[in-house]
Amino acid sequence: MEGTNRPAKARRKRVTIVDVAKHAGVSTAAASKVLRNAYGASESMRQRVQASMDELGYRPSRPARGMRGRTFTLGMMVSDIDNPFFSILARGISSVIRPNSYELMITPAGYETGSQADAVDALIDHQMDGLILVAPILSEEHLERVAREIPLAIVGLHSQSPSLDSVSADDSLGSELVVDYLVGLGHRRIGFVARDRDDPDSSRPEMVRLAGFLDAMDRRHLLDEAVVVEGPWSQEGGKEAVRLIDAQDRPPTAVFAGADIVALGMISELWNQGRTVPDTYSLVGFDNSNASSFGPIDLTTVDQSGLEMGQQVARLLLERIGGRTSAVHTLMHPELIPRSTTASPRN
Amino acid sequence: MEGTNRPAKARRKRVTIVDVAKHAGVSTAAASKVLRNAYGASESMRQRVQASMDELGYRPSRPARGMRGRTFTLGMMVSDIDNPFFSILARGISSVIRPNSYELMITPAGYETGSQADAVDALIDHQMDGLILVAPILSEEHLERVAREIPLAIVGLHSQSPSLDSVSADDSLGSELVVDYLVGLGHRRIGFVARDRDDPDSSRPEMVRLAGFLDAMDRRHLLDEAVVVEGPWSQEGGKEAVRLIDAQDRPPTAVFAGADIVALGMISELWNQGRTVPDTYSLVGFDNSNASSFGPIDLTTVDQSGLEMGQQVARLLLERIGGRTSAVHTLMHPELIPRSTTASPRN
DNA sequence: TTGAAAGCGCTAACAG
DNA sequence: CTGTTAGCGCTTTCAA
Repeated sequence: MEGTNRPAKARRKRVTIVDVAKHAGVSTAAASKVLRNAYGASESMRQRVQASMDELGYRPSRPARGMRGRTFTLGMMVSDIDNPFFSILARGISSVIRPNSYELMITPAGYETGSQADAVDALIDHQMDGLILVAPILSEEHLERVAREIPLAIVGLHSQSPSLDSVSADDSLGSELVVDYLVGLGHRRIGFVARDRDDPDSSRPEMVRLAGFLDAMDRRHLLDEAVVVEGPWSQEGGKEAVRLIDAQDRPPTAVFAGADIVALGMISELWNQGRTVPDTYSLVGFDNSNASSFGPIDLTTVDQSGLEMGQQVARLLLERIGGRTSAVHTLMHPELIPRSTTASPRN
Repeated sequence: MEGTNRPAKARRKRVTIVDVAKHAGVSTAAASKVLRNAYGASESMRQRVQASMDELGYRPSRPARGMRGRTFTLGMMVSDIDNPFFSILARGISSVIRPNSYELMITPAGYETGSQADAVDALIDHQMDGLILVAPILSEEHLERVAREIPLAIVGLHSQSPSLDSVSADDSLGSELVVDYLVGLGHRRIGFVARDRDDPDSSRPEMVRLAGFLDAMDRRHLLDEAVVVEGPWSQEGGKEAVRLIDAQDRPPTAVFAGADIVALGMISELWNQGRTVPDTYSLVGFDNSNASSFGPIDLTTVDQSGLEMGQQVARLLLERIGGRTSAVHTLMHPELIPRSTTASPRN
């Protein structure tokens, strides 16, 4: 069989660095130097080799480069590609790395620790030059271990680790902005939808937002007026939150949903019951997702600029690949976007 | 500098196939055979090597594999990761390839022919074993050229090419379902929002939907009642469509928007004007996107099962990598999802 | 400044 | 059934 049949498809042999070197009449080592803009090549040689590369349409093989040096490719792990925020993030990252001739490879890793760990391993196996993990569900310890193997930057976790870089929104400040705004409107009794009050991992944005909310309420001597309910951060969770808020003895006049998706679920549920916002209570989200200002939906929310966060994390990772060993942890300033789901309380 | 400093980070040396072979007391060739489940290894050796791999935590280097054989990685090109349909597609693909120990790498390529071509090149440079392109904005000719270099499957284009596989919804049937449904409701004058009536590329779903619409109307002797307006397939385009429909001498009693995004833009615009659907006219979308049934939005639309399409395209690509050289073009049956934006005409 | 040559981790002949 | 060996395309010493 093997001997008689041709391969399924006779693919054109690729142009290699050897072809380029031959064409330019230099050694492969020289061609390699030109390719990498490395030190030790005369201007004339540089030009000659460059010309050959262009003429032959040479494109270096990433795997081959990866075996000795860099692949010039960064890996990005996200839980699920279906998230508008990730998309904007990716755009920000690309805008920074493309000019440095880096590529971005994205892998969706699901919402479980196990599948995320596998995805990270796969990225490492592909010899990525560096990794960006978006809101990873991995322990600090696991992240440290990964950082020992490969330059690492994370987005959306308030890390203090000395071995990796991080970029996240100042969620605490975000919560404070919301409380300020609602109190300014005249609200005193304010609800918060927490994802998990007792999550041991205090670095997760969910927890920082909750802590920030409680702090802000405390600072205004309104801690007694803080109504915290618990539900998953999903549309479903929003529906549940509506029920939990309704079940309160003294329901709040405003609710800070913790995330847009929750607020949207709440709006949806309220609508189904023939109730509207802000007539039922004022409602605030967090994320400024696309859906938060679409058609009849016009949700007051907090914006964390995904574009800037993407650009920043890309810069950090490139620096780290470049040799920086100290850690940089950046907090980006969020901004309150007042829209029509908030108003002064009725009574 | 170079000589005195250690590398930025001393990364642990990876376990290689040589280590495994040494540990198991066999040759690297034998270890490789076990790794690849290749023919010619006794059961006892297989077990011994497998045990060593597990014990040492061996993970093969993809680049190294890619240099000689396969990388066991498929590349997926999408225009923008922020598209719910792509996400579902990716899930479908993963569910099929994971059990075959393949990985998926996604790269966002933008909406321009140039940037998409670059992205495809990058994927090829990474030695992917095969490529899945989602609704590529590339000429038939370009696709043929790519297919000559690498196993190729595309989603969302009605291709007839002999050198690549394709999966798409039967958009023509989808349009027919919509016309049937609307006519059944009593509508005769029906509008359609086309993306570009004169696009020369008749394989694009936009064109197939338009042609299918006109065919279906013709078959019912209603061609004179077909009102085709033109606008980009975006929310903005939806707003424009509302104006164009309003400008008609005899406005239609129902509008088939061609895509959910357009229908949603129309709903949004109508709402802003204080008008509602289906009171103004019945409205139908296409895609059954998440947003089509969210909160107060409850759009009649056509569903193309992204999950099944993903599974199918993955199967096709694996087959092709496996050696199939004939082309397979699959049309998936779409389904009409009646919701509350459609009703019988008033007059 | 340039080139020769070794080797990255793996697979694929080919011998034994 | 098993092992030896020669590369894949690139980078990197190390000499010239």
